Parts: sequence; C-alpha cells; structure tokens
Amino acid sequence: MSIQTRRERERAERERLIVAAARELAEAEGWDAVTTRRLAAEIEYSQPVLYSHFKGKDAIMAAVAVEGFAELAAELRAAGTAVPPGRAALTAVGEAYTAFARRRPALYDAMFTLTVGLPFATPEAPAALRAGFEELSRAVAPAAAEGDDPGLLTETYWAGLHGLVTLMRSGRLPEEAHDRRLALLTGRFAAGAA
Amino acid sequence: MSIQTRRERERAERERLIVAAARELAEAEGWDAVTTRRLAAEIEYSQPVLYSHFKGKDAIMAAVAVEGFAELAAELRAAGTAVPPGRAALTAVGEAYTAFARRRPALYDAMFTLTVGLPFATPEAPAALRAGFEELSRAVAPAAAEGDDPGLLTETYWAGLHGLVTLMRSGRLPEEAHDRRLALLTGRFAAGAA
DNA sequence: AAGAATGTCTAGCGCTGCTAGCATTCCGGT
DNA sequence: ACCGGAATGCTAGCAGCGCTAGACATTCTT
Repeated sequence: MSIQTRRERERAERERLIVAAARELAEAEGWDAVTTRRLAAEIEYSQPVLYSHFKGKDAIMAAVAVEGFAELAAELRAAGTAVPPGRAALTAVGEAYTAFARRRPALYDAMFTLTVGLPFATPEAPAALRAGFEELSRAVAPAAAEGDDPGLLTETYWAGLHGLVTLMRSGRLPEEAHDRRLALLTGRFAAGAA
Repeated sequence: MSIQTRRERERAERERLIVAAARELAEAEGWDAVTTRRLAAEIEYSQPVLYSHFKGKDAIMAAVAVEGFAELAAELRAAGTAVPPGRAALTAVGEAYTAFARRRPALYDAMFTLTVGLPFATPEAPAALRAGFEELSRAVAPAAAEGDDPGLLTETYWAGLHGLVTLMRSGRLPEEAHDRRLALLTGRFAAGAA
C-alpha cells in the first residue's frame, strides 16, 4: 500500500509542477511562449508526460485559471472586508479586481479570455470561482435598487470591470485614465445605495 | 497609362476579394478556420499572393476589423438618431451595440479582442473607429453629471457593453438574462441625466 | 527579337499540438 | 529468488500552422 501511495504522491507533485511551470512561463513571457515542448523541458520530462496528466494544453491552462480564481477571491475578500459595507466597499472591491488583472495579466487571460472549457454559471463551476463572485456580490448587492436582481447587478458590475480591464490591456483604452474611469463606473453603481 | 491603371484596378479588386473571403470564412467557421492556406484556396491564388497585399495574417484581420468598425458606426448612428436624445437614445445605442456583437461575433472579435496592431485612442486610429466612438458619445455625454468628463464616461459605458458581450460570448454569463443586465447597465448610466 | 522586369508558383523552413509504438523499469505471485 | 505482466516514460513522427526563398513564365521595353 505504501508504495502505491508514494507513487500517487509523486505523481500529484509532478502535476503541481506542470501547473506551476505553465503559470510561471505565462506570467514571464505570455501564453504564446507556453508551448508543450517548452513546458516539457521546464519540468524535465518529455512531452507525452503532459498528456498523462492533462487532456491537452487547454486543460493545463484551465488548471492555472483555477489557481487564479482562488487568489482573486482571496484578494477581493481582503479588500471587501477591510472597510465598512457600502460605497467604500464597492470602491475597494473594484480597485482590487482591476489591480489583480493588471498585476497578473497572464493569469487573468487564462481565467477570463482564453480558456473556454470551464463551466461558469452552473453548480459545477470551480468553488473558487463561485467564491470570487460571492465576494463581488457582497459589495454590490447593497447597491441594488428596489426591484433590481442583486445577482444580475453583480454580473453587470463585474462586466464593467472586465470591460475596463480588457479594453485597457489590449490598448483600446489609454492606461493613464484608468482610475478615473473606475471611479465613474463605481459611482454609477453605488448611486443606488446612497 | 491605361494598362497601368487596369492592373491597379485588378489588384485592388483582388485585395477586396481577400478581405471578403477572410470575413466570410471567419463568420462561417470562426477565425481558427481562417488559415493562409484556406484563404489562398478560397481566392484561387497561391499563399504568397496574400503577402504581396498584406504584411501578414494580422494585417488581413485588421482590414476585416476596419470594415466592422464602419458597419458598427453606421448601426449605432441609425439607432441613436431614431429616437429623441436622452435615456431612450442611450438604451437604443446600447442595444444596437450588443446586438451587433451577437450578430457578428467573428467581426467583433477581430475588432476588439484579436487584432492588436491597430491604433486606437490616437489621431491615427481608423476614421470609422472614431466615428463609432462619436456615436456612442453622443448618446452618453448628456448623462454626464457635473464634473464628469464626457469622454471618459463614454469609455466607461463602452467598457460595460464590451464586458457584457465578451463575458456572455465566452460562456461566463448566461445568455438569457442579457437584456436585463443591459437594462441595469443603461439605467445606472442614464440616472445622471434624469 | 533580345533583354529586363513583373508577377506567380512550387517547395520548404521551423514551429505548433498531439500520438503511436517501443524500451525499460518496477511490482506481485510462485 | 526469480520471472511474467503491467505500468511508465521515451523517441520519433504526423498533420497542420505562418511565412519566405528561389525558380519559372509571362509580359513589357528597347
């Protein structure tokens, strides 16, 4: 039994290594630089080993994305609970979200623009993902006016943040005015709370 | 002289053909299906011909994107001028924008998520692009509160629309509640106008 | 009619994600 | 203690990608 478990442990360790290498490579040089050959070289195994752990490159990226969801959720939670609920919390969460996206662009891409295989608005969605949405929701829901669905309002605010981040990252919006745009967005959403 | 102009005319015609073929292929099967080989086969020339017209595949996609900017600008203009200025116009423009993105997903991708080579927030940006922003701005600017920069407010509303569209298209937001999310977003931005 | 210039094609480079098939290595039963 | 079988990781290769060098016609100029 012990031998078996040791092998499973080593195997799990190697899987962790693959995900970590993919993430590091992506954060250092972008996802274009993450090829199966480079990844294999990085972990000092041959290419086919990757496919004994993951169905394909997409699955590796999805694993990286899940890591990202957990970190984003944690940062949103920290930001949202550091200030009293209300407008300040909404501002704090919005800033934490966009700061995360700007600090970890490759991670953010894996989470929200590249990978398509992950379930989202369903119960099968990764727990970390739902947790992140929950954090956002806690800050947004108080701003719901009478008759507004808090969940939908959260999704809409989230979309605003996501739009700001992606348009800025791809050069469609100039970087320098980001803070003011974010303040505008947050202001419009906080208005309902008063 | 006439021979020269005939040649130039034929060459321009072929360039038009390349862009049209790329767009059709992308709209029918997605950008992944648009390879230089398939594109060459489609226009019944060999691959290198593409490179005598465009610097690379990206440039072809950029040409398709510019077509898209013109169409989007026209649709936004039609929507924005069909109703009196104010909240109704903001709603109309928002609906026109997201409808365009949902009706022409491949075109939208070329414009806002894939191509990176086009200049945006500068005077060198394609005229059609600036025109589209102008249309958006006409509907948004009246909603600016005292002290709000109308340009930044337009960018922020645009980001909201873009976020809704991209998150929905990639499966992050369920399609069915789109109208209600759009109404929420528009409502929050129209509030300032009253 | 000979030479220069233009235009197009064939062939191929280096890369991608992915996989079939072969060694080797290690484990469990006698 | 040994041997058969299963598990494991490797080498080698496939089909396709964007892109380009160089050969080949054809067309225009002198």
